[in-house]
Amino acid sequence: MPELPEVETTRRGIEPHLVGRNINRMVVRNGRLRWPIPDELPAWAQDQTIVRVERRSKYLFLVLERGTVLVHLGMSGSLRILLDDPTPNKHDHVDLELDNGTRLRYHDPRRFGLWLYTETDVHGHRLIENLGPEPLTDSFDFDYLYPRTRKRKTKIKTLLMDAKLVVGVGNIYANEALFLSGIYPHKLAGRLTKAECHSLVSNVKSLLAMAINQGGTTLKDFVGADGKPGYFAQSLNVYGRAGLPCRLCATLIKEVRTNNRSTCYCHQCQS
DNA sequence: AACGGCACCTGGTCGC
DNA sequence: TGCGACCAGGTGCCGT
Repeated sequence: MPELPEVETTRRGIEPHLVGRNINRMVVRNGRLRWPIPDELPAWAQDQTIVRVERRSKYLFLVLERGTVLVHLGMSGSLRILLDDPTPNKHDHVDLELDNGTRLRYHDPRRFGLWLYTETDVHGHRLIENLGPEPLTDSFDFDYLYPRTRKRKTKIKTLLMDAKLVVGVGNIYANEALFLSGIYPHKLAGRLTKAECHSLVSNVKSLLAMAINQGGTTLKDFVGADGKPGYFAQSLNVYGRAGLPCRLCATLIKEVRTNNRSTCYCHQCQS
């Protein structure tokens, strides 16, 4: 579910409610996520103060006094701030009870997410250390991208979704960025022109920035920390629009499979 | 090293 | 109405 804009929307939503608060108790109802939640995590987190909330790639870091909790939302996860204690449903797997009576509740039907922790520098964590640059920083630019496409025989869409190249671009935004740049998703990365790489860098940045400003994309079940959906879905040009007319040329949008993921594109606008 | 495929899990939708 | 097949926003890991 959540790509970078949805995770950043979540971060912005929860941060003001968490920073400076003490964790009274961590309740794990079902710890069988992508990896099991460590048995000792609740006791370790208890009575620690939350210093700040960061995002790296699609991971959220709850920075505590003596280490960091890593949270990933997987395909179907969400985090909400609750002002009271409504009865949890069967997919509300984790609660962080804070010292002012509010709580952070983790909901994840498919349980592809994760809650792990480290007592050392989180950027050196094995899941984090080999990630590529953040797309919205200056470290992701033409001079970075272009040489990394040379001699690559993989499809540009596959490369764009590879977190070792650049983080945060999942299936929706890969489809959308390629449309904005007029690039056929199955074009081999090594065949991109310099102009196409310039365009792709530019469009990835503006696309993600706009999506964040709209509170992310809600196709089905994504909600921000306040429980409200994002509004970027109405701005999508190709994803979820197979069979509908292209907004630029009215040609019907096609849908094909790329490494078992759906790929939507305009045959006329993208080559 | 680079690349493609699979698994992990639940729930919604579609066709018969 | 019921049932099975298939699909879904991620990504680490495995085999080639």
